[in-house]
Amino acid sequence: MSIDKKELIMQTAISLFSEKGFEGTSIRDLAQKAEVNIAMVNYYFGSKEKLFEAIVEEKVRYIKGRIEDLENDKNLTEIEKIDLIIEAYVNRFLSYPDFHKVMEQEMLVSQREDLHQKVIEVVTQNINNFTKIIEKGIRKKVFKKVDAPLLFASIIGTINQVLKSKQICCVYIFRESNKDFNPYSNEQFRKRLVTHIQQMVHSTLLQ
Amino acid sequence: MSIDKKELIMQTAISLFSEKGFEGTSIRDLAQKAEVNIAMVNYYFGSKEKLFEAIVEEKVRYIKGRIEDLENDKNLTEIEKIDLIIEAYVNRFLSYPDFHKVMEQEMLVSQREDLHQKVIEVVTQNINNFTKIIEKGIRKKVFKKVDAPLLFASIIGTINQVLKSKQICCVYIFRESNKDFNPYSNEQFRKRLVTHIQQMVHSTLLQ
DNA sequence: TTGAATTAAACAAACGTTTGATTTATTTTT
DNA sequence: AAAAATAAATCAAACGTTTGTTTAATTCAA
Repeated sequence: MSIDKKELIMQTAISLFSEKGFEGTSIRDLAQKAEVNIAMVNYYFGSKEKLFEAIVEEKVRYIKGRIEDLENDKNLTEIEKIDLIIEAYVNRFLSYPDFHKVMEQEMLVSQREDLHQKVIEVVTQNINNFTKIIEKGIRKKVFKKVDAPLLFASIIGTINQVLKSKQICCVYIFRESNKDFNPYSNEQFRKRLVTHIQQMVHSTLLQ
Repeated sequence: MSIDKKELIMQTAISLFSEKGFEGTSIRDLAQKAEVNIAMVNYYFGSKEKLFEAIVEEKVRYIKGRIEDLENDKNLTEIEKIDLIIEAYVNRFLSYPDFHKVMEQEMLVSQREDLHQKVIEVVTQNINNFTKIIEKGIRKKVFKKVDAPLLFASIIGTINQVLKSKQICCVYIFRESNKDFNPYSNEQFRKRLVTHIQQMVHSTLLQ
């Protein structure tokens, strides 16, 4: 029963942190929503801050390898790799929107120094891996000379922009706010987002 | 002496909120950094939350009219308008990075319902104003058929991405972390960011 | 002399955390 | 296989701090 409860606390924490922020979520809120005793968070994680670290560390590792795998795939052209990276990021971000909002907050607010460095390390690797692919395409003269790191910023930035809040996302979809629609689990929107980014990146990269 | 002190509190609050978040900043922190008495925040603003509202409301109004002015300018072509909008946003965001981090947090965390709605209202207007210009260009057949709201998300998203933290921004510039460099006040980087976004948008929009 | 500005001190409420007792589960011994 | 012993999980209650806010006295300026 213990491992399930530990995972339950983490999932509930992701939900609450993404909604109210880390400092804005009290352990009492968390315990109540997860239906566990207040003492359980400290029992399993040691402290509220270590719970936060556990959440980030567990998930950060998952994303790390994705682009590297694609980069090393010899059977794909550069533009195919880029298209797959875009789709992978959109799918990942839309599948775990709450978690990514928590990560966004961690990047925005640098209260926890060690954790912040760990996140920056991963971001750095992702930027550099993406840049390598682009620059290979430029050397092969299949890509135009572009600002590769900033193009990566545009891709991730676009996704983050719609991930900010469901309501804001609805404005991008319907051009007006909507409280009752969940855009993140909508397949039509997912495709639209992927298509937009891919077309934009194609226009920017290809002759 | 009073108006200066009120402004001093607001400026100090923007600095601290952007660094530690709203919930992560205590009135004692704020009072100490601004070198005022703890009671002054409540004396001038009524409460910590109303101070936050005052910050957002004051600045939100400023941004509002900018795009509308450009939209109504008859002497500019559509692509010229878009270029000016991009430059205006970059200049504004890089000039007040702390304030925009505070706004980012407000969008990410929806703790203060009224304020959140106000921010969403402004965002909605900006998206729709931008979209109008694009769709006019599409009707005139000077622009390709693009996803206008999502293109706006890409523009703002790119800027937000480098605005997340100075350290992360340095990774986009130097491809490695750097704690001692302030990218936001660097003219070279500002130009590079404007150029990248403009070129990307040109490629996406123009035949 | 009046009203605004400023202060130190105190307020109750909420916070993260710890305690020590109690229940539940697992292992060891008979 | 039953009983005893040990370990893990859960709990209500309390801990000491910190929080945002208020008070009532004092200083300052008009």
